Amino acid sequence: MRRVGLKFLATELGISEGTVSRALNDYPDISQSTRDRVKEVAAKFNYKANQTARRLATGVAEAVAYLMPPNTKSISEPFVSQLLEGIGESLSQRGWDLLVVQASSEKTEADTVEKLSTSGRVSGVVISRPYKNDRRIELLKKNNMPFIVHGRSVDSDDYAWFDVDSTQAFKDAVGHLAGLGHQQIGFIGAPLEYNFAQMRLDGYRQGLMENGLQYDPTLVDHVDMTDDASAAAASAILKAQNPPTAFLCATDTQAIGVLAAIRSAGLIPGQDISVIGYDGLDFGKHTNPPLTTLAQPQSHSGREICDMLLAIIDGGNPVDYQELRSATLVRRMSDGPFRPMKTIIS
Amino acid sequence: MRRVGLKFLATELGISEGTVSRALNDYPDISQSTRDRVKEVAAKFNYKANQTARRLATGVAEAVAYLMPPNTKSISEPFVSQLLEGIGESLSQRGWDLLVVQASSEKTEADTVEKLSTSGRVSGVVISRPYKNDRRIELLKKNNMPFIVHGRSVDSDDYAWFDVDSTQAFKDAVGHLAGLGHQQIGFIGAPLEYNFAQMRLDGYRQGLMENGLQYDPTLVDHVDMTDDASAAAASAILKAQNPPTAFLCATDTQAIGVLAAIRSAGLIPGQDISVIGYDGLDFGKHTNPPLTTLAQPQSHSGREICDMLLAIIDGGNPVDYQELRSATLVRRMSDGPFRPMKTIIS
DNA sequence: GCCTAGACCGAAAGCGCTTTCGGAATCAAT
DNA sequence: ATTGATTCCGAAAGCGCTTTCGGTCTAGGC
Repeated sequence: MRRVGLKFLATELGISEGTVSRALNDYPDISQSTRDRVKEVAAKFNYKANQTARRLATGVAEAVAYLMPPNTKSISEPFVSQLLEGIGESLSQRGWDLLVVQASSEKTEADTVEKLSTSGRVSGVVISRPYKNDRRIELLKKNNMPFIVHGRSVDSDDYAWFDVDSTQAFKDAVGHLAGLGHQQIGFIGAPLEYNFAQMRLDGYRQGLMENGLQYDPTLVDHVDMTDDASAAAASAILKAQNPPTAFLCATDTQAIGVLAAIRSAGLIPGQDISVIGYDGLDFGKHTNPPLTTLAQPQSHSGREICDMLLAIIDGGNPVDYQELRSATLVRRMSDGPFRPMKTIIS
Repeated sequence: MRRVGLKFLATELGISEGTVSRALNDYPDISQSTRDRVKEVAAKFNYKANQTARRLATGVAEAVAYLMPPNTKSISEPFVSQLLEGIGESLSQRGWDLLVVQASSEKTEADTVEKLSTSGRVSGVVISRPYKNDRRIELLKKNNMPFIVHGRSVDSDDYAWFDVDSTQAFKDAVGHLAGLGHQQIGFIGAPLEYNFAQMRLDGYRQGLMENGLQYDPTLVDHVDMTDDASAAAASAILKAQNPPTAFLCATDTQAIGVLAAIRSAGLIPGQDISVIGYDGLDFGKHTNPPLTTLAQPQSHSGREICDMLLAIIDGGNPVDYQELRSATLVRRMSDGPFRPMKTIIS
């Protein structure tokens, strides 16, 4: 069975390839009748234009790339598939492709971006979890490849992004905890090269200040976004002479680790020590105890992000596409009113 | 700044385009000296062949598609990003692309596959979570598009797949539970149109038989792979006149729901009632109590799967690429010896 | 010194589509 | 009936690369 291409349809219909192509693409200079005829025959033979050829001819890649964050070791990566799903949804309406690309290591991340933007295989890029000063962003701008970042870097004035105001969220969370009577609030942050880590730390400190609390560096640590790393950090902090009665964590995954650390210190999280995470991960419902968290509205963010990117590809000004959402505190069972430590009793 | 293409390099070097191309692609009929010269200049100008053009010319797509499973609502989807990561890793060694495609609904899944295999944009496909009789597989075969399935359908003789022997795993798990003294073992399965659901059910029933236990349909249910659905199912089963003292679940996500159901029935999972899940999800460590599970060796399966697919694309016989791995029981805290039900005491 | 092999490279034909350009046919208007 | 404007379509030139084919040139072998 022969490949059905433009040529096939053309001979089948007894007209020229060019006409078939224009008919299919709804050019105005094709009569309604032949247009119909062409489309009918095309449908009959289940014709699908060879995308590669079309791309070469038109020069538009009809594809968007998602740059996978490099360290996907952690538990918290449901967000990747969520995002992908949303992006794919948005893309499929146009019939565009979604490419998932990975940098083998953090070193080669910039390289990957460079290649991506010069090889012409995509017409746009979405990256997530930017660093404070992110070379990827610089490269994308330099090569003027349309892109959108999920999150923000320090200098976020001149590109498109979609982010959640985690600074505000953490400020509020501190307020919440302070309202519960907590004075010693610990903080488990993420590595500070990530801008989101900085922003959450900032929120934490601002919250402290607003509530007349002192920033105590012995109560905070910055570690990888894994349960184990944060458990270790929390254990250490718990051994301080004046340990915290509550923890704020940069991610839910970390918060879960902290929960474990508290339990293994013989204390009861949610009662002896409060902990609040960030992300709103679903499985926080099932931790012990269920995790109170700052939930980002990430349900359909993939779609929105991609729609924004598409708008930019269509000629929109990136600066017009900057969305800041806000997180909401979802209280489960891991936070509670301050109560004096058991150890003080003995 | 002009695009650096073959033409540019050719004029730059004073030789023909064809020669440049062949030099770059290590054709044997190019002298070492010009080959070097060409490569040097290419590197200097940071030349990257336009992939689209190359694909058109060679006819090979240099890309592989991953077909996203349609209902990614559930918690258990870290496996998607894990898989993707592995696949991407394997692909990037060849410089190939990873396409992620989604069917908007289950109805259009076959359509999507059809288009994918005729549009020529990919040279291979990986699909996961096959149905018992999976139309996607039929279509892929019909269009002889190389593919590999993560899992197996009923008729798995003539294609490539990578699966874990969950039948065996569930048989063993029943044995484990029986050894612990449990006689009434409930089962929360997944929708039976999925072949893995059937296989796990089979394992469960075989295990029952091997241990001289009766299959009791009032103790089993098949529900969606979400925590809520399985919690509801477990609650119902718990109300039976002769409720189970242990549950086996087709997925960890379901097991977590069962944990919740047990607790909300006022019982203690792991003590009053055992529950064992399947998947080996990391966050099972943090449930209440930590979830005992049948862990699949999914760490690098993405890589292996993709390597297998690549081998097939290179001309390998699909039948030679069928891998069956085995799961291992990782005991955490949600299983324990049989103990008479509290309710019996009263 | 002539002939045959290689070795090496240029020319050119695609890959399957899009898109411009101009020509033929149709139509309305003078 | 002639002209001018439209409508509709065919021809052909790419898009940027690969790959075949054949030709030139040099190095051996006699």
